[in-house]
Amino acid sequence: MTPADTNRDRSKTEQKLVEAVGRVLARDGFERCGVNAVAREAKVDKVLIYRYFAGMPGLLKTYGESSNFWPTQAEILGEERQVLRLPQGERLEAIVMAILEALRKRPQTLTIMAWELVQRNPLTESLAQVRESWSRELTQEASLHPGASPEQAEDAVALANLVVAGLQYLLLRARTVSEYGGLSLQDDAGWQRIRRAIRLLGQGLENVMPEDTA
Amino acid sequence: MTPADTNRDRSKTEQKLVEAVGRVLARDGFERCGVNAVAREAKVDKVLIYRYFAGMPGLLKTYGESSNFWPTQAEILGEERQVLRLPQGERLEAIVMAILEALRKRPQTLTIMAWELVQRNPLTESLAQVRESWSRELTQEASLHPGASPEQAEDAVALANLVVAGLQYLLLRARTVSEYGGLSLQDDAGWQRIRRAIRLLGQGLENVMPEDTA
DNA sequence: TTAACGTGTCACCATACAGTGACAATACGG
DNA sequence: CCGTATTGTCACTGTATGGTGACACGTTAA
Repeated sequence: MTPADTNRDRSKTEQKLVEAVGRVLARDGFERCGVNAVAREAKVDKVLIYRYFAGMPGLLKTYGESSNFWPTQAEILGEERQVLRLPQGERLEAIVMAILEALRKRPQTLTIMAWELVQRNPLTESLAQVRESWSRELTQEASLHPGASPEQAEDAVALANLVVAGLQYLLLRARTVSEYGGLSLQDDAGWQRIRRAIRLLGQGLENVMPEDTA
Repeated sequence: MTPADTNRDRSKTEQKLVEAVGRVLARDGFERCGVNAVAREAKVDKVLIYRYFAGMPGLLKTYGESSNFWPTQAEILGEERQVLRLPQGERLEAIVMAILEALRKRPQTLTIMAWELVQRNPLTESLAQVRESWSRELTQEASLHPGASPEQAEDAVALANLVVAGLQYLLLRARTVSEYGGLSLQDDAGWQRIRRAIRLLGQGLENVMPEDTA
């Protein structure tokens, strides 16, 4: 009657390990997410990481594929893509704000994005690829091509991406620091200000690049 | 005649250590920047880190204070603050671009900024404080208050900060990844596109918030 | 000359880590 | 029933780390 009762279940063990990765990652960060720590967290022997996942990189990879790190198109554009029918400025604002909210809901994604900036590994690598294709699709869907010149359209896309990049940066900073450039990152008031800034951007774009139907 | 010839020089040893921190940081990143590694790099016994700096945190702190991590106001605004005399849109563009260039010149600052997003420590802490006061000063100097309402002025400042945040994020990403949202981060063409995006922003702001003198 | 101090060297401890080999316990197929 | 493969446990190596105590060398002042 040893404590090996119902333990003999490989898939269950694998799942335990994958979930443990998530917890360790969220609690202690990427740095402390090694074979020993994960095995401890999962209450499982570390050798099984080597057997079932061929080591930590493999485990990280399957973890990355298992969870829903990145928002879907539906989450950003709405189930029926209502957002796309908005006029250009409001559309930009809505999309950017949706991205912001989607990311705020995913602390683990943020953790990994932060680590992406510091070191490469299988997980950050694959996540980067996913995001690239994701953003390409989204840009196409959102189709910020007004009646203006194609160069201006390109610039507008670049500007939108730049702002999204800024949002991501602020989200990352918010995890450890309370303000940035006078913007408060902890309370809702700060994020409201950011929202207004984005609205201002939308208005500015409307003026410089009037929509063809307008 | 032991190899203790001219080695007995505390200040020189301290300097060696501080410089070694910079090299290790740039080459191996923050993660590998421990007592052993730095001592090895400096060809100095690690115990001296404890004696002279009371441990690694102290050494990191003095390193942070020693180097010119952050650009000066002059570097951004020009020696005679010519930039301030530009019309609002161009002013914004010029300042943001100057910040971009100043940061591109400081790879070590970028490394540390990346680590700031991942973990706190004395170095990142003090650097964050420096940057906050720096950005406050700069915002005041640049004085983006047009004839529009004070709320809009606030929003404009927030938007500018958001864009700067985006630039910083792209700079950090450029170190490990070649593109972001379709923006190429390696060649100059990509950065040109970003520049045009910023110009577009400046134009947009001009329209929404006309200057009082205009 | 001698005693105290600053500087640097060395050996050592405890700890944590990644990774591996040997073995016990259980399940499964013949 | 027995043999084999799977699952899990355990003990171990080697290496790296942060940190400390003891000592050797050189300088300086009494």
